[in-house]
Amino acid sequence: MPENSVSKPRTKPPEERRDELMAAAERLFLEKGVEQTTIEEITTGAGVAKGTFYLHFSSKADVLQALRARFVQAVLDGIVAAVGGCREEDWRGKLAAWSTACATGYLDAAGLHHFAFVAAPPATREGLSRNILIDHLSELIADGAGENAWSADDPGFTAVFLFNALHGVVNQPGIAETTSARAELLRAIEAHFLRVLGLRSGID
Amino acid sequence: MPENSVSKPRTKPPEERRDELMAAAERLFLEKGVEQTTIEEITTGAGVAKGTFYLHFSSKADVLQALRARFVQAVLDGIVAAVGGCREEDWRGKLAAWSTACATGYLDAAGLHHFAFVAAPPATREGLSRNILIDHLSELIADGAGENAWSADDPGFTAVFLFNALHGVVNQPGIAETTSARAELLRAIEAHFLRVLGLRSGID
Amino acid sequence: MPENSVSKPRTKPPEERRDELMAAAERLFLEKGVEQTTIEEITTGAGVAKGTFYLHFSSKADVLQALRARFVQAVLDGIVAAVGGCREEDWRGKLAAWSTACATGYLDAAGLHHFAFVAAPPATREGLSRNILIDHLSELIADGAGENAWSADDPGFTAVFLFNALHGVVNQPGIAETTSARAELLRAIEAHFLRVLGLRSGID
Amino acid sequence: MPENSVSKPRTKPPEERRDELMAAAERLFLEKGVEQTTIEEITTGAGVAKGTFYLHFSSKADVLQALRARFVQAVLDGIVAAVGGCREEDWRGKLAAWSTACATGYLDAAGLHHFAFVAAPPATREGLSRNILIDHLSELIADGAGENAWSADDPGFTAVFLFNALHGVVNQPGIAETTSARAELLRAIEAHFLRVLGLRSGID
DNA sequence: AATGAATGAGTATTCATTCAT
DNA sequence: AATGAATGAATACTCATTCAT
Repeated sequence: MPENSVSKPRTKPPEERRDELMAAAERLFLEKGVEQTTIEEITTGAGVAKGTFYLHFSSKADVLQALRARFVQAVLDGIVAAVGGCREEDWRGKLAAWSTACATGYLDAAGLHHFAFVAAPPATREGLSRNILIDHLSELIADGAGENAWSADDPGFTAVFLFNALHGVVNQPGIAETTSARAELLRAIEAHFLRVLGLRSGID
Repeated sequence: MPENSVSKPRTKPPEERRDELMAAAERLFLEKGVEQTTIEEITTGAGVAKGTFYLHFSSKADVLQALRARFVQAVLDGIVAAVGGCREEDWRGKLAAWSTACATGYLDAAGLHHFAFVAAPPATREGLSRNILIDHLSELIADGAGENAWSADDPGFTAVFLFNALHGVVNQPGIAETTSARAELLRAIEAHFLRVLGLRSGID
Repeated sequence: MPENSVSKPRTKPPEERRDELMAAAERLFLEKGVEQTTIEEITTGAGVAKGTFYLHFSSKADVLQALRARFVQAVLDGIVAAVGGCREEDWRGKLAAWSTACATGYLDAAGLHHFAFVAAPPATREGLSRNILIDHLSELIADGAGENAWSADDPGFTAVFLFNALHGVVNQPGIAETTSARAELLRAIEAHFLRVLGLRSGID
Repeated sequence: MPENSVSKPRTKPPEERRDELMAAAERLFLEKGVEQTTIEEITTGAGVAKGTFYLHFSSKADVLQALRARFVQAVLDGIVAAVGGCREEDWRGKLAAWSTACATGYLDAAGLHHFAFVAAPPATREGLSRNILIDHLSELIADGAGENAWSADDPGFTAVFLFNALHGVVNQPGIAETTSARAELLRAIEAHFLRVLGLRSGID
């Protein structure tokens, strides 16, 4: 009974199904956040039944990590290519290439990086780019620039840049567990802050 | 029969109860994450009944935001005091004071800042301080330092610093919506990267 | 220390407090339904503290039943007065007066009857088949039958029949919003009452 | 080893599950009231897990309305069949058939009508003044009036009047418990219906 | 009489995961 | 490989009622 022998087969190569599920998950995670997305929405989005999800992933965290790995690898590939295009001895060029390629990879992912590394608490989506600490720092930078203590084209940008940098280094697990490690950390932060503003660090 | 003349009154001033609830919530959020903490655990931790929670907060998000506000304000107070201790014209000192006071505030809070701005997905706790992109950048910085292209006391630190800085500026909502804004963003990131390594940016 | 000797006394005569609570409850029950109204809303509406409610009523069902009793009594009073105004032998007039007075009482209560009889399941399961209004009507029908004013095999049945009919037509949302619609409604009810007792309506 | 070739499949056709859930809900609503019945009790009663309820209904109000719709439709079907059995010009017979069929439908439902119309506040506020049974009765009255079988100034009003009257008398606890009481009740309802339309009841 | 902080039992609803087909 | 009905643990939130002051 070859009634529908050419009907589209319900079964697809695993690779393809997996990709479709990841695509659906990525879109939903971006749209409404990881926490707010249900497995059922992912399978509906991918056009398969609920149970099919578990044929390819073991949990929501599993897709998330697959997405993460894919994203990071893609950015890294871009960086490697860009940096590789520089002359061997052009270190400044390499550094510039690194920053640009990394930022480009992020921007192209349009928000994917947000949940790639961090969870997205809607209420705090702006927490690291807009808060009273950043405002305060921004003002300080602008004031100093006004007094020619340093130059700063865009104090707001530099403030976000520095605040996140600080937040990141301070947030490393296990950092500053001893008094001396802490002192060293603070010294390093300070030196980097000064450098960003074009000042030599005190020790040099 | 003054058996219990100082017997603990079941009812306390609202202020005090609220603080106890916040303290219990903070401890639990730190210990097991915001998501993993139950309202009931908070009230049990504060030694009150479940319903009492709702006499002071409307939801878990509500306590979280109260905690956040308190933390940020405390850090800001420390910064203001530190910066205020500098001579009016000592801009370098002010900047150094800012970085140190802010970092100190964070470190003293012992992890509180983590959920203050970001949600804490256990699996990704290290996402922003340890990943292949940071490793790659760290290596690049170390290599360049080895070739005297720049100096870097601690390439790993600088890599985390720069990676988070980049992540932060790139993650600003609405940034880089136009082509020119994007170009400008990339240029600014590059310039800041170069400065951190002690290089003049190309334009200067 | 007569600091505020003329300040309004917190305590009022029980009667008055009770009335205020009933008034608040009635308003809220009408506005948002019995089920949807909380004790706290009632006390807030009456301008007293939560605990005060329990000084006057034992539960929400208790106020409801007090409201019910008051409403039914008021309607009955109106009926008795109206019927009493008829000549002793004017049975048709008495029946017409009964229907009009009862309907008027209902309409004036503007929806109160809805929850007075309907919206309280267990306690009122018998509300529409056994109450003092039905008893009164039943008696009137029996008396009239005894005087051969009309025939009624089962006055109790007919009373329940008529009472429910009246309740139903009067309870139609939006009915009797204008004066003329109201007059027309009363006329129609009266005519139907007379017909049920086998009397020609006045107009015919 | 055909030990259980007819083993009960855990999964059943949706239709069947839905019916089982409705049956359990109906029984419980009747036994202890809508308000007092828990979703969990319904699922336990239907022999399924709690979550299964939400596969078929969105809330308790949802089952209630499904029950209501089913009940009303069943009564209407009975009425249509009964009325359809009358000769075209036998208006008195049609009206009598209507009252008897409707009352019978109600009595057979043994209390279901109570919560079908009464015990469900918001959505059913109009239940007793606007439903398909009333519409059907209204049409019958209008048609009969058009044929001069009786006079009716406002068929819609009379329909609401009669429907509520019938609903009330039928809803009396303990009524029609014996076959003869039931016959007597039906006879009385019919007689009152005829009287309202100005017809002499058959017996007289 | 009045207060209002505290209580905690009671329940609806969600959703990841399983498994028989 | 795929399905989707069924599961049931997990939890936030409400609100009537109490009681120490």
